[in-house]
Amino acid sequence: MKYRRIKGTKDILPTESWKWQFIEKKISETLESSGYKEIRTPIFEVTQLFTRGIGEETDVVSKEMYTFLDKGSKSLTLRPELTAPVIRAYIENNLNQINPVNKLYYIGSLFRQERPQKGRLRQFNQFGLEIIGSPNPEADAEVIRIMYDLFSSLGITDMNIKINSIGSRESRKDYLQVLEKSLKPSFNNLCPTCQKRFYKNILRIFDCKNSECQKILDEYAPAIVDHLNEEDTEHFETVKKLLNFTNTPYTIEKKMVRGLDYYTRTTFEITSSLLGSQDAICGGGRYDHLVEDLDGSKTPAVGVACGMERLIMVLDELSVFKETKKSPLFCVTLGDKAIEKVFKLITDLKELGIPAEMDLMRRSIKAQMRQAGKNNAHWVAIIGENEIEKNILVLKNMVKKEQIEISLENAPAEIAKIISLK
RNA sequence: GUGACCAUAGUUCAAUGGUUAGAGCAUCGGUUUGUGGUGCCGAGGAUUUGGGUUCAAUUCCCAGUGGUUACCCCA
Repeated sequence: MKYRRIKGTKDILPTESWKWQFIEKKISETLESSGYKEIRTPIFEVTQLFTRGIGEETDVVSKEMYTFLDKGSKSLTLRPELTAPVIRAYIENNLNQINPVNKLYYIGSLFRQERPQKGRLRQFNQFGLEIIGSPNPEADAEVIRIMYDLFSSLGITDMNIKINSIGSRESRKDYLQVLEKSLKPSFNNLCPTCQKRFYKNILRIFDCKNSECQKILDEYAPAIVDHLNEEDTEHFETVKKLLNFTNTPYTIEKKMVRGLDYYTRTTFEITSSLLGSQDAICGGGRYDHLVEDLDGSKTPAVGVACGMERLIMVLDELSVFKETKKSPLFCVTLGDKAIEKVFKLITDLKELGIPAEMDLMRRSIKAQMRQAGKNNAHWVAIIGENEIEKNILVLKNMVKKEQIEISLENAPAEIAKIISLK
């Protein structure tokens, strides 16, 4: 009987929506000024795009997707992330033919069926950017630095940038064998999930929070950065050099591997202590094989995604948001005849570029004035029977508490003049 | 999926095994005649659902639902 929102979803009410507008504007301005262009893709895709793109074994794919059959029994999925759809669009629209390197950004809703908690919803929003086509470390560094700059310009100070390299697929293959060998003797001491990981996706053991497993890792597991081949090492060194050169603070997290299978070489995330246990505000990395995995031509790429809800939480915590109240001129009406006049008046005013609104409740003048005050209106126009008789209107400055009479004849232009003088 | 905590008005929070379940804020109205913010006065509005214990349950017990949070994993 009573409709309520779906678990894990959120209504963004007028008390909050302005924050979203503010941040979205900031994001697009910042990214556009670095040469990124927006891309918007559909909210759903064929399921296979994600199973192939993200990896069947990942948690996202194996237990968190909203998958359903359409009327033609085709399996579709609400997008749980945006890199795969962007790459699909890149391939499908032959963007590589238009430009050897494509710098794209997106802002949109994603869907994952997880248990909601602080900083985690089932429908949530991310913005992100992708550099598709460049194999070079400056692309990696740029992505990291852009996020750093964006967050800094928003007033975030205590950021922690963690970077790591998990190597190309080639050097990782060798490393995984080394890792397997090093952990094998301790296999029985690993937690049950890690024992499973040992066979399915051994790299994920690094994600385990079990202290026993961590101890084993610290003691026996070689770090992946120490087992990179020459090219990977050089790539990573250059990324670090570029970050150093631009005074971008970072720490190397040798144990950071990421949850999506497509990553290669550089991975990174930025965390904030202002968030709860979900402290990653953005995360990303290089994915040199995703395009070909999705049947495109072999194309290197690097990207990052940022959780908007988490970003807004941090900014709220830092009291970054300041509401700038700019309210339209409020028109008070008294009597039926006034309504016609006022309706025409606000139409004309808006045509002249003057924001204006009229009372819609036909309440007493007092109530309408109160409404205007609550709206924070700087100007109020009053038209009642007396005014119509005299062919005028009353224009009141709510701040100075002064009011003047204006002839109805030329009212819109007259008001426009007075208001813009202020 | 597992655990913990929570559920009283629009909201934040009180109270109670037994008559009309209170308050702040918010909303609406009044404070003389057609003028907002502060003050004063007033009004509307609530015990999550189902079962059980009891003469009697909003209160105690069980279950459901919902919320928050942690784990897993991620942004």
